[in-house]
Amino acid sequence: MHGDIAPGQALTLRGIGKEFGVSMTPAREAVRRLAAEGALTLSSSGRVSTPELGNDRIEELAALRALLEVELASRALPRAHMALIDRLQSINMTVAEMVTKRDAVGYIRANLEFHRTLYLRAQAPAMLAIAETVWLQLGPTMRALYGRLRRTEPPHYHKLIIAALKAGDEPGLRLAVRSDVTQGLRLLVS
Amino acid sequence: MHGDIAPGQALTLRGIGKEFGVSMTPAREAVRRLAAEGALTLSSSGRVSTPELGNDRIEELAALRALLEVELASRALPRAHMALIDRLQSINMTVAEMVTKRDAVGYIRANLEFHRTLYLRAQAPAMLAIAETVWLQLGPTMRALYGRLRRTEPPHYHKLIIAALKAGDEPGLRLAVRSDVTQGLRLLVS
DNA sequence: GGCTGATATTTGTGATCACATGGGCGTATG
DNA sequence: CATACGCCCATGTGATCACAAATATCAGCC
Repeated sequence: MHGDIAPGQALTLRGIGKEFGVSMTPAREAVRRLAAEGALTLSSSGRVSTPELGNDRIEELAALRALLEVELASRALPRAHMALIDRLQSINMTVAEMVTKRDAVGYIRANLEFHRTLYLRAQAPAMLAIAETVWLQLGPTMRALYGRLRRTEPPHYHKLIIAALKAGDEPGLRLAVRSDVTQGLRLLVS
Repeated sequence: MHGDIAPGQALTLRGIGKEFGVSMTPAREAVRRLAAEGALTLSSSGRVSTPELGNDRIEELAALRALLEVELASRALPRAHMALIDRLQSINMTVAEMVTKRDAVGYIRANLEFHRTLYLRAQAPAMLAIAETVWLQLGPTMRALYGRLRRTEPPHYHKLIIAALKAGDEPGLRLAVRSDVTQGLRLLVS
């Protein structure tokens, strides 16, 4: 999810097991679960690797993010009090810090934490879980993107999200979230 | 997904293995995968059972169905030709037949086939996969619903969906799909 | 030197086993 | 008669093994 592993990276059950000090059996179960969520690809012969996404798949996953996260943000809006907004601003400073440090994995992690913190207020666990599986599928690819483009400014739309939350502006919030989610992935489509 | 198993039904790895003539290992992998998709619940001690959904969870999953399936239908609309509409009408006759036969599992199966046939035209495999995991989570509960209410008429909104497809009426299609998806599950909320 | 073939190693699959834990059920007691 | 206690069996977990298939490696040949 955080882009620690590059797209197309091959993994082996024995290797995973050794890495975590367990036998093949727990490694297999973990791999099967992640494969079920689309986070890993199983070849026809059962080999395991992180997915390499084509443009059409990236666009589809971006559309899914927009669909789900706009709804989650909208549901979180009525419950968003000052304490939440403060936390979001704090996380956003971490995001900015990661940008200046050129830390791709740290950036993705902080960025997703920003979104998750907001969506947790939506009281919609199934919807949040599905959004997280989408993040999981995009993880390796997002790393490849943020590793390429060398940005220096923190995400602009996060400020718009916070502003819309403060103002209780639902249409503005929907637009800001949709823009934030779409923006990064639009650049990825080659 | 088709409601063959009642909500809260307990399952055992050895029992599943025996049922399909395999050992515990493949049964475990299947269970873990289904649990990852939310189709099965693992208790804290690892016991396996089908989920018993509360009202809030049912409403959330219904909202997810509406969100996803309206989008899928909208994407399928431009690609929906006469051959597809004919197939949908044919499947709809099967749905009506299952209603008169009071066959709950057959009804759910035919109903989902109706929706899947339409959404396949959307060329959005990730979105369809997620919609199917939602169906999976609702399977046992839907069976409990359709087993309770004794309906005699086939679903009205299916005809509206087909009519909107024929007319190329996108707003009408979105409304019809949303109504069809929401209607059944609204009755379930006690 | 490049390509084709055989061999060897890696890798996933399914089965079986020992073990710990939790649940179910019967009994005894208040 | 209800409740709490304790025992036993059922159940999930993780490890290991044998096997088959796919992949990688290397030698030989054109």
